[in-house]
Amino acid sequence: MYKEKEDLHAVQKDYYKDNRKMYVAIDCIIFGFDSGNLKLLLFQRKVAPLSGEWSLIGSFVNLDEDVSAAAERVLEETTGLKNVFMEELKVYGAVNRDPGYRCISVGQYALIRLNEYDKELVKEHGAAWYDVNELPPLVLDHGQMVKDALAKLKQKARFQPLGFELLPEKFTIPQLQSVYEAIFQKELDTRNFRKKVFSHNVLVKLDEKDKTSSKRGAFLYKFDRKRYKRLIEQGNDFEVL
Amino acid sequence: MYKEKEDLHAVQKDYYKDNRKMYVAIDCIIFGFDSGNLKLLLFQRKVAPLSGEWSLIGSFVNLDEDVSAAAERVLEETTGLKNVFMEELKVYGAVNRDPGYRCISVGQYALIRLNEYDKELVKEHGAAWYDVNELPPLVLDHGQMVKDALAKLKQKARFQPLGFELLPEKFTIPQLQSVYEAIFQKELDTRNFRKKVFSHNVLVKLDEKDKTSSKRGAFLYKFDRKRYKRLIEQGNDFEVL
DNA sequence: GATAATAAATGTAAATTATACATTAATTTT
DNA sequence: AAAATTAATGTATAATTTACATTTATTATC
Repeated sequence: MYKEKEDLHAVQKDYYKDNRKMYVAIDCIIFGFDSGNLKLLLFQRKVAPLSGEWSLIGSFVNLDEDVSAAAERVLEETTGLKNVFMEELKVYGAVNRDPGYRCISVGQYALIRLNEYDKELVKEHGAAWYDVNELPPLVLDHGQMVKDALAKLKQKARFQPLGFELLPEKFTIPQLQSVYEAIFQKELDTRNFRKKVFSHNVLVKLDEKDKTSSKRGAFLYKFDRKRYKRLIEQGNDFEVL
Repeated sequence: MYKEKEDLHAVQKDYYKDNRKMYVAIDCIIFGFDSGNLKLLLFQRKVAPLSGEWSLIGSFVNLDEDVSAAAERVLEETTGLKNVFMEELKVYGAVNRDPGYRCISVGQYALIRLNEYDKELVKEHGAAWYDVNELPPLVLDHGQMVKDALAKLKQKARFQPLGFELLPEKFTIPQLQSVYEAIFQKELDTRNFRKKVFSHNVLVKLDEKDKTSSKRGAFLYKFDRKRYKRLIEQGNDFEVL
């Protein structure tokens, strides 16, 4: 267990003496993508006040745990997933954001592939996927967190290849377009979209088709992270719009 | 003084019982601009360990204080400035980032006008302006904070009008170009730069010249926040590059 | 008071990128 | 064999970006 190193600070004990410690939590804004829509994984709050209400999943940060590690822990506990895209959104630090103890929370948004997460675990947690356009009211400032996360996603996706994080490793171009249409809330032109994504030279065409959504079938592609790395090293962005 | 509301949580005391409270601090990355260079305001650390070393200015967040309010407080205490551009950078939450107590810090970067701050106050605090390209070693993870802040500034300045925050209310176009050259670390073409900034229609030309840097003198301009607001409401960005 | 010196201000042509838009291709079902 | 369905593709026009050199206003100097 983590132990404070009192000695180091012995000299200026007074500086620290008044108790300004507080709880630090993380809350996960977990996005998925399915049949044309962005989805959000919601949980039923287990502790009073507001027990039973819909909420993001979160946790206190332990004293012997990095803030980012706490977020990764929670994500794994609830979805079974490690090493997925997760990034800090922002700090929610208002004094009265939690009606109980003083507690700040670091919002962390994650993008996951709906074909990869552990459905048993999610069921055990009594969690459910909601369309981001049809969310129930959320506890505390969680509604604001979701709003902020959606805005950030929209922003970031313009220049970073976030769309791929929401699709299976193998995906079709129509699927990719659909993800971006959901993120940007805007219809995109097929021909211009294809031109643009291909122009970056980071997609690898496979010798395989997905026939789940058409008779003709659409070719599957993979995102090539090495080529993407080269792209940004040359000072370019991955633009979609 | 802030008082925990124990009653509300009485039922699940056990959930909170193990002490996971920690210190929450903010650290200010305060940028200025002078004679072609970005400057950073640095302080000499007052508490052990590392007392006397160069450091960002920071503070613990009080229990009855919003996180953002703590940052505003510190900025005002050290520079006398209120209502200047300040934004969250990110959370520094590694377990061992501070060799003393467990303490996470929220980096907050500010852009200030060097003609406006309170020089007496800064002197009292034993602070000094350093060129961002000639920084001394900084304590803890403060060097990383500065690096991150510079990267974020570079990113954000591409689409948000941050350059103006570093100049006096009245400025010349050559000064503005110089700010952006410092932010982007790149020389810009005079004619193309002017074309671009004027194209957004957010600069008001004054009937006044600044003759401090040329015989001919350069016209002064003001940034028109109302027109900028209109610009973004129409879904446009303020692009400079 | 003419000349030199200095930084400010301006325009244009070529290249690149973005936009708008309609048809053909592959496959399965009937 | 025909119909139905989604995937895939190209081109012309408009808009934007880039590269680049000269003139202008003013002060200092001779």
